[in-house]
Amino acid sequence: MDEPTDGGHSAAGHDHPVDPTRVAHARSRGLSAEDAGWLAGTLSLLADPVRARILYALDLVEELCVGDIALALDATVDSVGYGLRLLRTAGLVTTRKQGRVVYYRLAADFPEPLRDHCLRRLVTMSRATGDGDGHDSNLSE
Amino acid sequence: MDEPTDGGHSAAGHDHPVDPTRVAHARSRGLSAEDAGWLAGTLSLLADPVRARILYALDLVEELCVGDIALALDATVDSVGYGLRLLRTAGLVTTRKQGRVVYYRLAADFPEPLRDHCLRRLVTMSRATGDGDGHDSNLSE
DNA sequence: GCGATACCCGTGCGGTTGCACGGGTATTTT
DNA sequence: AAAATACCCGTGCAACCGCACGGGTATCGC
Repeated sequence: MDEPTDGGHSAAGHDHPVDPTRVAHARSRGLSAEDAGWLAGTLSLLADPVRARILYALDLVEELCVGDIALALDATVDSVGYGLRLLRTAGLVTTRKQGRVVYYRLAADFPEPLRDHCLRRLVTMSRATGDGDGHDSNLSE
Repeated sequence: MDEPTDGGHSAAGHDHPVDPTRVAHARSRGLSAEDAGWLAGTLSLLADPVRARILYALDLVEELCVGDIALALDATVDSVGYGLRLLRTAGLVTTRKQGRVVYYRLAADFPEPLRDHCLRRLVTMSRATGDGDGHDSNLSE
């Protein structure tokens, strides 16, 4: 580890920008590393079958408790509980404890574009046409 | 480990649906496991700093070659090449080979809600207000 | 008060993913 | 034609993540 130049193949070897105009444009208006990190972290929370179904279910009905979610999703309580743990930590869902039952609902400051378009529209689209990675578009019984 | 009943903590122990109406509703209109899988797989491609920046840059300018992307992102050619490999496999980007240079651009059938709202709006939001998971909203250059 | 229920939390394991490095191929330049 | 460039592809390593299991705590029924 005595190579002060770079860890591996850096951007070197490309001192000939093929299209300097576009590079400069993308460089100035492109999103920064930290913004990309935040975006990636946020989307990672939706990029999971269990969590996506949880959020979608909570979008349909106002609130649900852990056991009922597991029942509605045919998933284990552990799995749902773990998923909710992450969503809760991220602040995407809020809890309302009544007795020994903990009710979950989407957070009030849940990103609207996420809720409206990323979740609903993409699901609608995936149901309408089975494009993308080549999955078979099975009929929804 | 020969418990034929279940692998672990299944949904058992919760034969008392607290809110049967909502459970049934979420069960019927909820998204299936395969739809959730497709959605998760698609979002996973955006849930990465490098890939998100690549797609965002390609959304700004029409097309770019690999070296120029690495230049605009201050990333290694390897990293960008690897990211493009996944996006290309998923069919989110298309290539146009001219000589020894390979130009990338967003696929024509790139999901519109993804492009318009998931990418742009979320970025705008993250820049405007640093809410959500409690990340510090540092000044953006 | 005591047991049972419903949920939370910490931990270990298996699977997956991202990343860096190697070599290889096609095209352009001299 | 030979060398150099720009990119692709396959592989190994390391880190991360999700999941299952254990135990623990607070609340409700008897």
